[in-house]
Amino acid sequence: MTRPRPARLVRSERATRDGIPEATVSRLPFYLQALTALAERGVATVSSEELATAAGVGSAKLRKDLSHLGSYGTRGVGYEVQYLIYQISRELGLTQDWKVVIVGIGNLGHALANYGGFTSRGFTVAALVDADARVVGETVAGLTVTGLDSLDQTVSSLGIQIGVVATPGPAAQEICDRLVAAGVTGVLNFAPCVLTVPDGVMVRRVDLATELQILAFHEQRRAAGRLAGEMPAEPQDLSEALGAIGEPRTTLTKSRAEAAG
Amino acid sequence: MTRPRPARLVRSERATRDGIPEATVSRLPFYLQALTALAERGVATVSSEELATAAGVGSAKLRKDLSHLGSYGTRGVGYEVQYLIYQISRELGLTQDWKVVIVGIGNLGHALANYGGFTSRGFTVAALVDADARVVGETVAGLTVTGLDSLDQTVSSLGIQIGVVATPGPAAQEICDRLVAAGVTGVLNFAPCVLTVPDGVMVRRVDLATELQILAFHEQRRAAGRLAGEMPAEPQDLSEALGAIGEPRTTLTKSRAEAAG
DNA sequence: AAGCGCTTGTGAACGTATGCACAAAGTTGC
DNA sequence: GCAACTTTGTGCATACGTTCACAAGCGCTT
Ligand SMILES: NC(=O)c1ccc[n+]([C@@H]2O[C@H](COP(=O)([O-])OP(=O)(O)OC[C@H]3O[C@@H](n4cnc5c(N)ncnc54)[C@H](O)[C@@H]3O)[C@@H](O)[C@H]2O)c1
Ligand SMILES: NC(=O)c1ccc[n+]([C@@H]2O[C@H](COP(=O)([O-])OP(=O)(O)OC[C@H]3O[C@@H](n4cnc5c(N)ncnc54)[C@H](O)[C@@H]3O)[C@@H](O)[C@H]2O)c1
Repeated sequence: MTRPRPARLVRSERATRDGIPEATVSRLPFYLQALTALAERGVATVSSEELATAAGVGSAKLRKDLSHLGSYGTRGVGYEVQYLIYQISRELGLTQDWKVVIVGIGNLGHALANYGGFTSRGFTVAALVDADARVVGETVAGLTVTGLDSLDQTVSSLGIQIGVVATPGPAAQEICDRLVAAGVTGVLNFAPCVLTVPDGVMVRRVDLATELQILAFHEQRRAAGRLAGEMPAEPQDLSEALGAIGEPRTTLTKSRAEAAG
Repeated sequence: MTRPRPARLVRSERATRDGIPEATVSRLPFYLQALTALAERGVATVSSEELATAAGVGSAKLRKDLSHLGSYGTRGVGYEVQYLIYQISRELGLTQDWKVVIVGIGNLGHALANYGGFTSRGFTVAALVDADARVVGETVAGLTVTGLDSLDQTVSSLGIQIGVVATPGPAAQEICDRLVAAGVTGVLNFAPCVLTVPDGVMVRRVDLATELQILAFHEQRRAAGRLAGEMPAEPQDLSEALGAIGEPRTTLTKSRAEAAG
């Protein structure tokens, strides 16, 4: 009954219902945030052009992204802010509150626990866990940090679905395994390592050093371009290169210098 | 009619020298980190298969990525760990140390400043800046936090190239403008907002809420699939929906319920 | 030096994502 | 009620990214 659907045009493109492209999913949070900001300013409707600007994307991309959710929006007018907020929230699964456990209450864990941005966007930090006896018992953001022993118990009894790993790298995999065993199916990993999980569990990794390195790549490229306008692709030296980073060249069966000369 | 068409794909692929695909660049840090871990364990050579596993990607993808840097690696053997570390480091611009300023020494800023992972991977935190008089003067990770006034001075005199924005959202754009004016050409933004910068400056955004929301999307999809095996795409209700998230429906020129009925 | 087994590097096929451009569908004004 | 105007939704072309599969190349053994 409640069907705003135009009836014809049943499955013209990708199945609108199930198959939302991953690239689109990764942008929906940005749209949602831009829309929330607009809503707070009392804006009732917004065009794709305006919303796209606010979210930092092109308007065509925005429209195509939104078209995957359905035909919300009115031609000649734009999108109703509140309605679109609801639709995106629903698509992202934010109509329910997700419970999160943070493991590793060090520098980063403290910051995360104190961060208000989680709570206000559909997530509840339900538990804090750390291995260090000096940290256990401490109260952070209204929660008492519990010990590692309680992890499995806590996760399963509270029905926690998402785990945030903020421990040092070496401990991350073990923590992750225990989280998964206790019922977590989504993991946000801050440790600089790869986490292996069974099928059906998703890991997303956030690595600050990675981000900086990507920035550095572009910095360098820019600097190179600025210095030497149009260089004909120098074949990079390498003699002192290994010395600069690697160590004194242990088992180089075939030294690269050989190949170069 | 729009274009005469390039006739043939003449250049077999992208120019190997300059044009490294963005997707590849974003994975190089992972390879680098995996290689570093191997090096610390004393491994001298590694095959694409092993390295791919360690980095959490497929081996074909890894080989194609590396092939963009050049033909390092020996058929029948694999890649020399140290040599590859150097090549990737060089490509990422990590043979020089990049200077970083962190602006906004709150919860997150403190954690970032204390984080050892920056320093060990080619970056030097050269300055800490905050607007709050209670924070200014404090010593964090061996650096004294300075006031906002000193920002421009500090950035330009120290030759800082990268800025990390860890202030609340509303202040982020202004800080960013000042950083760019002072000479920063790369910005890592933790504030949940879009930063506008002139051409030639790159911004990367890290948003934890976004990451969690993407996790939530997949959680939800999984849950939906588990509950209802093969649902024929229910057309979502919406009557109480607006009430659940939006407010009492202010200026809905055309309520969706109307269109439905 | 010739053969064998192993692994790289890459062409080719496929799939996904982006951006353009415009018809369709709505609103506004008369 | 109709025409002019605005903005969405999407077909289409192109660009980008991933995966497969295998010939070329290398080291080791004989
Ligand atoms: N601080 C940052 O800004 C930052 C940035 C990027 C990544 N990281 C990564 O995040 C992780 C945490 O960083 P940090 O700066 O908070 O480190 P930290 O040393 O300050 O905190 C780590 C915490 O984890 C706890 N811990 C150790 N082993 C544990 C285990 N087995 N189970 C539970 N808890 C355990 C420790 O007791 C400590 O409280 C590290 O992997 C780091 O590389 C940190
Ligand atoms: N804490 C987290 O885990 C976390 C996670 C994701 C994103 N963020 C984002 O990072 C930012 C900082 O988060 P936080 O938790 O550290 O907040 P916070 O309030 O603890 O710290 C903000 C700091 O910025 C300073 N500041 C405010 N205005 C400033 C200005 N104009 N110039 C310089 N400094 C200024 C404040 O004095 C304060 O020290 C926020 O935008 C937040 O949304 C934080």
